[in-house]
Amino acid sequence: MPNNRRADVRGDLKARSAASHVAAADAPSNRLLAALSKSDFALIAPQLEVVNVRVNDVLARRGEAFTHIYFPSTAVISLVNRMADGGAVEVGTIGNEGFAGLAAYLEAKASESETFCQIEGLAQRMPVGALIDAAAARPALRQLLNRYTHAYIAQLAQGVACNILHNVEQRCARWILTTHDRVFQAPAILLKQEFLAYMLGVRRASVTIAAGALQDRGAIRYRRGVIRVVDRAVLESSSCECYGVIRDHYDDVMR
Amino acid sequence: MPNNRRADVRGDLKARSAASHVAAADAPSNRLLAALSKSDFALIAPQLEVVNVRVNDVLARRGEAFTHIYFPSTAVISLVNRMADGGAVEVGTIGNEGFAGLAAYLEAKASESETFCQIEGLAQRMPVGALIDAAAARPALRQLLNRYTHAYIAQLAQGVACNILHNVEQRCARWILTTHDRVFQAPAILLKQEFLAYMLGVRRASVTIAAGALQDRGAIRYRRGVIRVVDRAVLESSSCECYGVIRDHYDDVMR
DNA sequence: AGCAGTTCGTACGGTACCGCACTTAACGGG
DNA sequence: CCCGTTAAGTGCGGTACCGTACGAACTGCT
Repeated sequence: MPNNRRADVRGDLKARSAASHVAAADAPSNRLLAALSKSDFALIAPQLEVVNVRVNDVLARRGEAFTHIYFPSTAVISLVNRMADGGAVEVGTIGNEGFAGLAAYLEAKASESETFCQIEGLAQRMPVGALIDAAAARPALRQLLNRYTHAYIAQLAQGVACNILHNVEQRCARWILTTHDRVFQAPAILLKQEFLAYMLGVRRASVTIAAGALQDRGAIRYRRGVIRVVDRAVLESSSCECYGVIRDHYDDVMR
Repeated sequence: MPNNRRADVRGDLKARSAASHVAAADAPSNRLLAALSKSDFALIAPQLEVVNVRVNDVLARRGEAFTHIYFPSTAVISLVNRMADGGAVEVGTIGNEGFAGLAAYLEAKASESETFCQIEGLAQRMPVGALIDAAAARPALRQLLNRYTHAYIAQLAQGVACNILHNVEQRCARWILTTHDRVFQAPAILLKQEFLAYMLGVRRASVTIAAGALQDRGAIRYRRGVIRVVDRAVLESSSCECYGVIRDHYDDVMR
């Protein structure tokens, strides 16, 4: 949980060498950046810097403004809403299909959600103002960001309904599938049941039971914070339809 | 429920007389339109027409494109996500603080949500393309729409967490408060328990119990589809914090 | 190898819902 | 004024969670 984050992490959120910029410009592994036209990408490429984002790094606290927009390539970012009584639930996740800092791009005063790193990895980032300016200058870029915004809205809307209508096991399967898509190259997802329970807004014991059922069915293996997806087909049939609905919305953004 | 809508309603969604346009231009009662600068409003005013939206009028079916953007003044619009198995939940509501057709404005292929009229009233509408064009031409308008988009996102995010963390009575109180804000001039909210249950994604019997508790506490009176707010303070204390959080986000949009 | 710390499995009673079905109460048309 | 219809209340058993707690299993350190 973000509460447990080590004190030193923010210091690591600094840019790498200029060589990274070149590599990034050559082959952006963020799908949204990759969908840009050559000229649009050329406009923002000079502003991009590659950073390594580590588990529990906080990109923006609740009510705090973003300084940068983050386009993850291998990192996975979570947005969590926390209530006055301490209860908290993950409301959205962001991987290489999008970017973190939507509230800042939209020039909102502040976001209610806390944004932090769920799974360590690389991201490209740029100052908020630079993206706003680029969007003002480039209609095609603006259109892509708008379509992404809608996909994120669709993710949230689906989540509202899903949390009412679907049980813990289905939501658990959905979460694992979504995350698996975003760390496809990795052999496993590193995540304690405690943390997953926090994301889903349920007890850890409920995750133990749900994950146990998924394991019995041969969908996954889950041992001491290491989730391995064994049979995606089984996992998908254990999940609610929300997984596919949301994935399709994001695929639509990139055509 | 939209299923029960009368066959003739779409025919009623036609513009009123030109005189209505003038009245609208003089005093737009939609808060978003009212927040526009004179010159920005002057740009889009010629495109606006006043329509009366009636209960269960469908503004856009799931997967169907909007033809118009609707800025409600006294009407209240609901967005509902329906699942493959027929289950459905309201994911968002729109009143005079915003507009229906966000998906279309963002140029999404289609929205998963079904958009229909919850409470009869007036709205101003304009063709989707006209708003997109106006936003492209006017940075201040674009900024206002962006900030509204974020407030809508905040509403959805809060809903995701709320549906996990808060009970039926709290959510019931929240719903009534939100709707009450939007029909403030009206003496009562017309809504059967059956319908409210559908919106909240619970059984009608659960609404009977929750509403009964709110009644016992003196917050409301609820009799045969007529909700009267008796004591807002009590109602607010019966609701979860989500009511205030969302309201504040929308107030921020308009300054 | 032994020990401490972490992660997971399990158990127990409690509660807030659910689905279903039936009764009661209000309203409105003839 | 009666009566059909519609809306709200109620009752029952079932279930999916909850909060709490404790013990088991694995891991890393010395």
